[in-house]
Amino acid sequence: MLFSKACEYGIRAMLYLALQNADHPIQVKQIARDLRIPLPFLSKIVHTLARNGLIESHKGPGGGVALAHRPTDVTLLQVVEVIDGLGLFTACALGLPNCTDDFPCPLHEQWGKLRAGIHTMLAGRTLSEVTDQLKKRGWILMRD
Amino acid sequence: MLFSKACEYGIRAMLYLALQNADHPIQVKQIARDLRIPLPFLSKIVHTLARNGLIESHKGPGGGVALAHRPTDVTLLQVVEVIDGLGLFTACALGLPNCTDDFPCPLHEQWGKLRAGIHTMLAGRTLSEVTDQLKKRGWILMRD
DNA sequence: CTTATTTACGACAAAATTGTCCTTTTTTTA
DNA sequence: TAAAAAAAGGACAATTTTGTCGTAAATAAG
Repeated sequence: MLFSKACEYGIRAMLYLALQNADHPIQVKQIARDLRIPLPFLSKIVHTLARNGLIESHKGPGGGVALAHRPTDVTLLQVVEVIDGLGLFTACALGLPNCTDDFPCPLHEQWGKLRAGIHTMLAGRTLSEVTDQLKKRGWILMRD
Repeated sequence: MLFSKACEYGIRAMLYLALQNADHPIQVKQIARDLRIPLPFLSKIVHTLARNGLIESHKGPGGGVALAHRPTDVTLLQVVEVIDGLGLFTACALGLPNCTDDFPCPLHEQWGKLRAGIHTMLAGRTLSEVTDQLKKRGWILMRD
């Protein structure tokens, strides 16, 4: 699996919020229900995103969560970085800790290129670019 | 992480055997020692590779394991397939079970291309191609 | 100010992965 | 035939990831 479950859920929740384009907070409960994600698990993930400045949360009646920035200003990479970290883009494909450009493992060069492609895909796509594309074509965020 | 630990270990063990180019079986104990992999864990992985026809094992004194085919005939993809399966190349990046070409998730198209790149990297490299490259340049299989 | 609502947060449970230990089976060699 | 060597395989422990539950804290509304 490319991303952890937590990361998959986090990306989907961020895209959900970007699609809502609401001027009021959305309840985590609603996101969890619509995306079929276990509420307590999603709560933790959302909290992580909030601690790292990608989400604003508001307690109390009428509260909920909202994107902390405009969807045009947030890339998928930022979401991945907060939840899974950047290990995917720095670690050796074979798990060799001393694999470097000068002393490369068997897959170093090829994997480096592909890894860069993934990085570009994530860093070059803002939430709004993704949701624009979603609205034009058939789209899925929810399962089943 | 791109591959599971078991898969990383499996690839390294296969490359180790290809590098040895021995006409007699190599003990799993020796591989585990040289590659700094826990012996019982590697034993299981090697056993899986044996059950799937990538490795031949011989019990008893003078026994051990050996590649079941010439290194020119085995690709990295075959090793990955046996241990991690092909989920990486079929599963949706966001874990959506109903994501298809006709009804794609937000990352479907881009991830499809990158995924194909990874597939090509693994399917197009035989063990001998990798070890040839290893011998020409500085190489690592062992950690620390 | 009280109450209801909603996130924050910590403790805990289940499952998967990774790692360890020990016994059994097979096979070679003495 | 006996003994030793080596993989096979099962039981178990540790760790990480994923998922669950309950309580505390904050805030809006009446």
